[in-house]
Amino acid sequence: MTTATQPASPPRYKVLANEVRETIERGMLRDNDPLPSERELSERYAVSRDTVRKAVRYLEERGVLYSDHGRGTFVAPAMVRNMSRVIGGFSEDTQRRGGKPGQRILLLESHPASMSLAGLLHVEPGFPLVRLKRLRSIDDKVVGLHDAYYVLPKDVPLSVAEIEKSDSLYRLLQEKCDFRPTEAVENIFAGAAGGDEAELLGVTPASPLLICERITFSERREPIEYCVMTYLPSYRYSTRITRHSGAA
Amino acid sequence: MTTATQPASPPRYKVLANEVRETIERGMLRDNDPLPSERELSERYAVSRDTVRKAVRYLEERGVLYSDHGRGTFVAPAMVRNMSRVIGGFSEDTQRRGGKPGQRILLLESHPASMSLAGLLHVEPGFPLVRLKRLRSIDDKVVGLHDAYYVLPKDVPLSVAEIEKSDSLYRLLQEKCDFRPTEAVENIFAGAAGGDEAELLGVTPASPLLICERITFSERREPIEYCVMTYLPSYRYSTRITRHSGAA
DNA sequence: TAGTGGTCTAGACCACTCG
DNA sequence: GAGTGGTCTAGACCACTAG
Repeated sequence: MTTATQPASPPRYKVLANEVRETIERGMLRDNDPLPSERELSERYAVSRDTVRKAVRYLEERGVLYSDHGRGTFVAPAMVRNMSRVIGGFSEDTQRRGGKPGQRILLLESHPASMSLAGLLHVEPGFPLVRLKRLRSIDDKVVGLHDAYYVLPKDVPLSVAEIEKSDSLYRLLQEKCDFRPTEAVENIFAGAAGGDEAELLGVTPASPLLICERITFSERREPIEYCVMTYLPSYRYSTRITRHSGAA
Repeated sequence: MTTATQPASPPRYKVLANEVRETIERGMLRDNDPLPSERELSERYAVSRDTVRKAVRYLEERGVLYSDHGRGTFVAPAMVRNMSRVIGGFSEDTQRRGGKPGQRILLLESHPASMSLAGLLHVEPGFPLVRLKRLRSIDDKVVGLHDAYYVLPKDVPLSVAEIEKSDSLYRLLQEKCDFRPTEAVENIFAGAAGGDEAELLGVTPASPLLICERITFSERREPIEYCVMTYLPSYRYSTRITRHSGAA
């Protein structure tokens, strides 16, 4: 038993940011309303202007605020504000949209890495990946099929029961090993349902599907997951993109 | 004739950021290599540590670098680094991926806003939107269909010839009026080709398509474009997503 | 011209990682 | 414990916008 670190209080700029965010969510501030100036906020909250700026930046990154040089800082319109752009995992994502996520596990096995998977995931060919195939549903209606391969330490026992019980696979893996998805790249395209998929998803073969391939990286940018997600047309993938002004 | 402002030199942190980026692109620094420490960089470039930090942040947002608290700052792996996540417009985007973008204009007309378009674009029903329908190609192969509605000032004359000549519609509109797309939200899903689409795209009816709906916002977060983009399965939509640590 | 955000500095201390 | 990034401050000046 040594130091037993405390939860560590969040930095001031995050506290400030959350107060501002709550002010907006409470409806005190509407779309495109101006915030008080940075100097005024820094007085009101008794922090330096730089800390105010950090809070504003933090919320700008999340699409909650935007600022214009000589004009001021404003509340982003709700349509932009509510679009996150975060790795949520299917469960978190669905909940955030107000749906009830569901799953049926079709397969959980150890899968020796093929050449191509080995290349993608930076492991030796033959490395025992964990493969997990699941049918995903929203409000008890099947919407997609996930076929995922994980790079996990060898001594992590995973059982179907455990996964079924858990709210979120990501949360479960984070507890069991140090699995912390931090960044991911995705490739999205259309495809036609094959025989197997069609049957699992309850559609006729050759019907249109949204296919999303994802490689997920850990905090240290090691690839830790490769996943192919296949969705029915009823599934909506939402995202927000930004013009990063100039390369200049 | 008054002041005639100079181009204004970019801030130091951007200069520094670009030097770092070039160092990486030149291959001097490889995936996951550590950068010199912030303190060292600040000495080497004779700027304050805060300016170094701004440069690092700038590149982190763009997926070029990542930093870990007590460890250091590192070069993001190429797979992440090269994934932009920027509003490019089809032309810029295709060029960036090494393809030759092409277009065939199918329709250019004034289109009175319907109720739903009026709602989306914050104009009065009946407002004369500019509608532009184009077939898009990469390396002379048709890959998709864009159907877009623009909110433009009334006195902006647009001709088919002009658009065809221009590299990029966004660039053209920026010159003619003050059209500056800054942020956008997208909705992506699968669909089946209707008769018209199928014929235009050269596929059989009911074959699978990727459908992407987009609303684009100006710098002041006014909606300025609604666009439905329809792509063949050969088209890849790539993106990068991030785990914005905690809400905390 | 007054007020806003944007850049930059110099220095302090905290929190984390790793040998 | 030495070194790294993370937070915070107080103050200065620049660039831009708008009445």
